[in-house]
Amino acid sequence: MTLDVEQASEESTDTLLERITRQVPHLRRSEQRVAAIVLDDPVSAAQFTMAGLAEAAEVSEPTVMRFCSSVGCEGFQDFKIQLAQTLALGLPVTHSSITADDSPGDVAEKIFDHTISSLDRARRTLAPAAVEKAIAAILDASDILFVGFGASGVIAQDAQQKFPLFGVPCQAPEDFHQQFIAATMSGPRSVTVAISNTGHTEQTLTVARAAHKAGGTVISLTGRTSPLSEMADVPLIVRTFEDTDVYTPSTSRLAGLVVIDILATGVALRRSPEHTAAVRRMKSELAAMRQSDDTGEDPS
Amino acid sequence: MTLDVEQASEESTDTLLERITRQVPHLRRSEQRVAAIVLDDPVSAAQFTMAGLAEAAEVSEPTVMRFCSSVGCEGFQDFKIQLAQTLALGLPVTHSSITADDSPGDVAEKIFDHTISSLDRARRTLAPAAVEKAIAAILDASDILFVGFGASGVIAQDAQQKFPLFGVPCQAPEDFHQQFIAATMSGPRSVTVAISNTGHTEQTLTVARAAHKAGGTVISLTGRTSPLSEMADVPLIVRTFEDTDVYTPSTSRLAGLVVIDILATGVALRRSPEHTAAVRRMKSELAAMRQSDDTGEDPS
DNA sequence: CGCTAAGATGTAGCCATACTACATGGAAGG
DNA sequence: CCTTCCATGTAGTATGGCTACATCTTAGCG
Repeated sequence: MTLDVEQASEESTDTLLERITRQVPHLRRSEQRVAAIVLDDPVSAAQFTMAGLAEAAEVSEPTVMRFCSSVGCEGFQDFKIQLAQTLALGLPVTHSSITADDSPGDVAEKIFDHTISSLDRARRTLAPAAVEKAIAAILDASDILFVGFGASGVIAQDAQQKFPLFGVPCQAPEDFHQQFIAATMSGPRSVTVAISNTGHTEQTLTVARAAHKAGGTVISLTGRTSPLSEMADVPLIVRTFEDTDVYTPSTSRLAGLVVIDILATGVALRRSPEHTAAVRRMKSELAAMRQSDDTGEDPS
Repeated sequence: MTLDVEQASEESTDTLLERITRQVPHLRRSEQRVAAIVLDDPVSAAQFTMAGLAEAAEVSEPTVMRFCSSVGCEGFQDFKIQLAQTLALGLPVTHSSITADDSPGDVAEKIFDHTISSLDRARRTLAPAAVEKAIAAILDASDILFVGFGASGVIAQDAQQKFPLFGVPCQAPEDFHQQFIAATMSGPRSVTVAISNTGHTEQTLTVARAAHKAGGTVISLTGRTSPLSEMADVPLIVRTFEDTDVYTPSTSRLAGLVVIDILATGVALRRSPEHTAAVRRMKSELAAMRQSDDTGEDPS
């Protein structure tokens, strides 16, 4: 019992279904039957009443009750709410994979589900302390360099477009040599944001090391602990669900973009009121320009 | 009563809090008191029992009950579950805005919340029929052109990187003139995917019109009904929460990327088994290459 | 191989809480 | 001023979540 509570607090970063899956081997046999029913079809399990679930699993109600405690819930009501919340995010492909006979609608639904639950995981795993350090570093920066290749390059481009919020010159050259040159020319107050989901990309590492050697600060944005995050002054690690099969879309891009949003917003909030006012003015004039001319596009 | 049901089915695309907000004027006075309590602090409202909520709103229990029916719930239990589900997605900034005295952790939390609930909205509003038509069009394509400016340009770049899944040549030139040239050279089986959140961007419209005139098929990806979606052969409309203030991050980019994921996956699923096998081989060899060399980057 | 003890599971009963039928109070309209 | 209808509260009911206790299984040890 105390163990359950302990685990619940320790592993609150996980979603209910993950917790159940992990607990299954430690459960008693009849409780496993309950777990099987729930994991098999979580959506209809959420509709069940306690008696219904007990009947479906061919066990007694107190067993269902004990099952709830074992997976870290306060009781059946709490269990039902937590399950509903997990389902609201959609099931990650771990639980429902994409197959060839899915209709386009199904595919859309599943990809949205997977993306959302992946972002939920990212939300749970991103360390606030690291975010705070990153924002502090950028606030003190004279200029920012964003680097990344492939999908991570797209994130870098997006970050560069947010330079009005960052408030200092930002560059995100696509060419490796250009990146290297820019990194080498880092000053003591230059910040380099090195992006790579794997954290193993040789070129990105090279650029990050060059920036570091030149005396700049390196913020890394990776999907896990890796060489890049190890060498960075401020490592940002944001976990998503890995691509398990061919059709799993990569959600690390999305999570990366959200982190960039967070940094940009966090920095803008801490800048001077004049800067904030300028950003506000820019936004409203941009909107006005769009209304009249229809020539602008949405850089936000 | 029948009205409630009708509305519930009609407006099931909305989240519970939105529904409550919209219903407020049509509610009786004491029901409005309940609504006020719920909207004021939805998080702690979700903890309430029926009696507790009745006491907090200084009304009787049946009034709470009637309130639940009025906002399209089956009863109080259903209400509680729907509320919990809405909260699981996080509150969009409509309900909790970002202020200067938020800690970096708060900012991160709020931006994640806003992004996730925005994607949830996108999930609810994207028409499956349109997705199906878009996939069909791409399956029949000889080549694809992605166009967009600013944030939408980033989406175009990302889409271009997914060409292995699409299975036909894809281009996404950043330069307006290049885009125009490419569009003008569209053949009867060329597909142009024109991306603009506002759907008013003059350049994007110009390119889309050129592609259309040349005999190609135009798929639009916009945030609302607009000139671009009107002229497109296949309009994809994906709604998100608008940027209400300076610090609201734009979530249309994210939703756009997810739609691209959906198209790419939907198309890949319908391609020949040989094509699927080739993609699978590419993915595994890419992974192997990363493991050994550490030179690759994550294009997925 | 049997006995014992601990753990797993079911039974029975209680209490809370969601829900419903009905009554009362108040407001609007004639 | 009376009447009617609508809003709101009161009282009662039953379902469903939860708990104390009994029974059965199983494993460990003599």
